[in-house]
Amino acid sequence: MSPRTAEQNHELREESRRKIMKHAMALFATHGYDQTSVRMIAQSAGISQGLMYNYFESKEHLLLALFQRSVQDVNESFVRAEEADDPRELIAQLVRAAMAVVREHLDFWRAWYSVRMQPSVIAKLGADLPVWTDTTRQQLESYFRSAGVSQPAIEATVLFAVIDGVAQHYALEAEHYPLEEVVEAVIEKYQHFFATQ
Amino acid sequence: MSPRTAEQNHELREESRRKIMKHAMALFATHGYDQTSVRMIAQSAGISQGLMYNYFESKEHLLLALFQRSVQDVNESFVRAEEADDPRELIAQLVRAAMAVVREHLDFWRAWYSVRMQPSVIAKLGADLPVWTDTTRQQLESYFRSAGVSQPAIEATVLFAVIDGVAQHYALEAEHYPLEEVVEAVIEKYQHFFATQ
Amino acid sequence: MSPRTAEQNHELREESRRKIMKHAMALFATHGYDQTSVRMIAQSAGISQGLMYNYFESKEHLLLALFQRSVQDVNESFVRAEEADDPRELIAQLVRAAMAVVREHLDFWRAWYSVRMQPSVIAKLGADLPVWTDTTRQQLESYFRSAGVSQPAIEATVLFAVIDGVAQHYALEAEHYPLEEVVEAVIEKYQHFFATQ
Amino acid sequence: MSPRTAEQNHELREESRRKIMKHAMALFATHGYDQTSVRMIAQSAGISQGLMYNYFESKEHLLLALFQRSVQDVNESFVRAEEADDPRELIAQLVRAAMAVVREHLDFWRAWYSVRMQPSVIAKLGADLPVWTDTTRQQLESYFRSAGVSQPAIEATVLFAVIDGVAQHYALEAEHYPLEEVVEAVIEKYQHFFATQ
DNA sequence: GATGAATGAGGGTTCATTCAT
DNA sequence: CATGAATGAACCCTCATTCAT
Repeated sequence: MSPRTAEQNHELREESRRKIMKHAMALFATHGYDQTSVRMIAQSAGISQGLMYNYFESKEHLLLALFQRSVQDVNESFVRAEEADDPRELIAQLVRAAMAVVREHLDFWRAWYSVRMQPSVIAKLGADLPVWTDTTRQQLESYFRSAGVSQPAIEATVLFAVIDGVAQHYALEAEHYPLEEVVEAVIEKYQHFFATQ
Repeated sequence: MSPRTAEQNHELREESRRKIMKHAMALFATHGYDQTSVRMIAQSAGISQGLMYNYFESKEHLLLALFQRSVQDVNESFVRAEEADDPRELIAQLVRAAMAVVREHLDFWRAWYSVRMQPSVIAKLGADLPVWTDTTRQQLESYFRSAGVSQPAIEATVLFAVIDGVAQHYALEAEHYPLEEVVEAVIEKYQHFFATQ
Repeated sequence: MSPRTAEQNHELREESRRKIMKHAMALFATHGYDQTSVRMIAQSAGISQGLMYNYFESKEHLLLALFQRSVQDVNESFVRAEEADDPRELIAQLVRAAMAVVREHLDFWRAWYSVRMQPSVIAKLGADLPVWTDTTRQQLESYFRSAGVSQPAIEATVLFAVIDGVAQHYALEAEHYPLEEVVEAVIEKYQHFFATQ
Repeated sequence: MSPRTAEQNHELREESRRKIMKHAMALFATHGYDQTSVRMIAQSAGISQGLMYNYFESKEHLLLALFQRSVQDVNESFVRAEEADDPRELIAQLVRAAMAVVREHLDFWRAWYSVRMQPSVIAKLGADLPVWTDTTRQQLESYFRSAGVSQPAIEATVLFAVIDGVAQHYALEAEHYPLEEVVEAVIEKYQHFFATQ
């Protein structure tokens, strides 16, 4: 009756999806979204060009799927840090968690940074993505507010910029970047800050 | 027909070059490098497509010219800050100078950030560009070293990341970004840092 | 598993064939042959794409099967008119029969008209189809000849054109077309013609 | 100053436009719109694929341009017939004029008939085209009304169907079709009709 | 008998670039 | 110095068709 069992088909599909997403992410990370053609993705993944369109409506939808999954992963990773009482400790954990996330999803961040400045691409990714950064910033703000810092919104913006700056520089030259030391130096700076607050 | 002097010709050429570069920069900043076509540039500048190739070898060389000129401008703007004796004052001036530069050359930074994560593009821009950021970082490092900071290289990397992070977030949403307050908050953090050093 | 008889199997096949043909005809009639994809047909018929190839060698063979069956139907419908002695009555019956056929097989005629002007498609349908119209015309010719009309071949060609013209205009806007009145007006014109012959 | 004179450019453009339209019309007439690829047109016209898009926004706009020009030509040809006082003479002239038009613009009519049953194509051609046939029919109606015929709308519809039917059959097999005789037979039928009216 | 994942050729279209004038 | 007509490679995507199961 059935040619393949539903399970077999599901596995087949999942494997292909994964393969496409994996190679696409790597290529987007390496060459940027625009400079990566569907041909390149198919070739890298060892499939035909047409197959991509069995799984994703378009190249842009593929990018969106990639981002949605990664944003989810990233958010989940982030949540684990929110458990310190001391603000100094909280900041330290946040920064370390953020950097661990970047380390873990390096390709995502590279792809993300390569696309972030392209409004025409971002616009088509739907309303979810842009909101994402705001959410992160607001979360940081709530931490600073709980810690009694005087300008929580500004402080959140600063910390977000620091994390993002370090992350992007690390994404640009991961092999040579002294991430550990940079992270600790950042954290130390916040220790001083809270000490004199 | 009209016997123009060599100088007049040169000036005319420079004027045309500048016009093309100006419009190209604006378009790259707004749409990103890949999403900006040569046709768009020519149309915006009010010239024919072919003429662009009279002044620039290719679209990429145009981008390179844009960046070279801007990097020069940026470096010049930077130099003005190096005149304080007190390290705290120096940092403050540096950060403020950096942000003034970003404000002044907003289009350049947007274009730069849109292209920075695309190695395939960067590679063709020649060896000059990549070096640029290193130079900046080294300059910062020398400041920290003069100030007797213990890890000057790391501190330079951190400060660079901070400035770059703020700059990029500002480039992304210039109208809404509280640049003033962020800058002052960053500076204040360094005051604490030096105070306890 | 279930030991179906050969006859049951045959019936099942025929049923599936009919289902596919029915939905294909409707889609061809609505969108035209080229603009109807195999996917659309499969989806409309509620089957998999692959299954179509179990019943028809190709999309073109499906079209051919459609036409062959319809031509047969149409011819059968036509035959019923050939029973009047008076030429005037015969013409009237012929025209009415033709229009009844068009009404009854509207989708076929729409599909047919959408494809008739595409020699590249027609060519692949085999030699049967083109002959069909000739047959019809010859039959008309024999009627006129029996009626003693002076130029039976030309008259057959004219009547065929009239019928085909009306049929196509009706196919194009069935809801608004005054088919009844048009048919009667055509018939009346032939009454005059025979009256003065 | 100017590389080519404006006139030279204009001529160059006109020649290319004409060349493209000519070959496109021939191919659309021969293979139908869908079965004619832009590649085929370019190859037939001896130009690059890209050039077509210098003159027409899309393949569909090319078709539209073709039709607009032809409809204009056809309408102009039609007007010349409207000068007889006797209704019988008028009909005769109309039919003959219509057939002359078809003869003269055979490729247009073939292309037109190949596309007429495809709503998806027609829809994109804008609102002008569908109106066209209505206009023709209304004009015929006004003739019949002036002639005092009892059902002018119906008679117009009939005559339109006759003309269209003959035209299409002629378009299908121009070489073998006895157009002259058919036209005269049609006209004669209308002579009888008016004689007994 | 039936599925649907997979293919690959070809579709329409864009775009950086060239070159005759 | 300047034009813009012309090119051709590459782009994203669709589709009829195949085949392992």
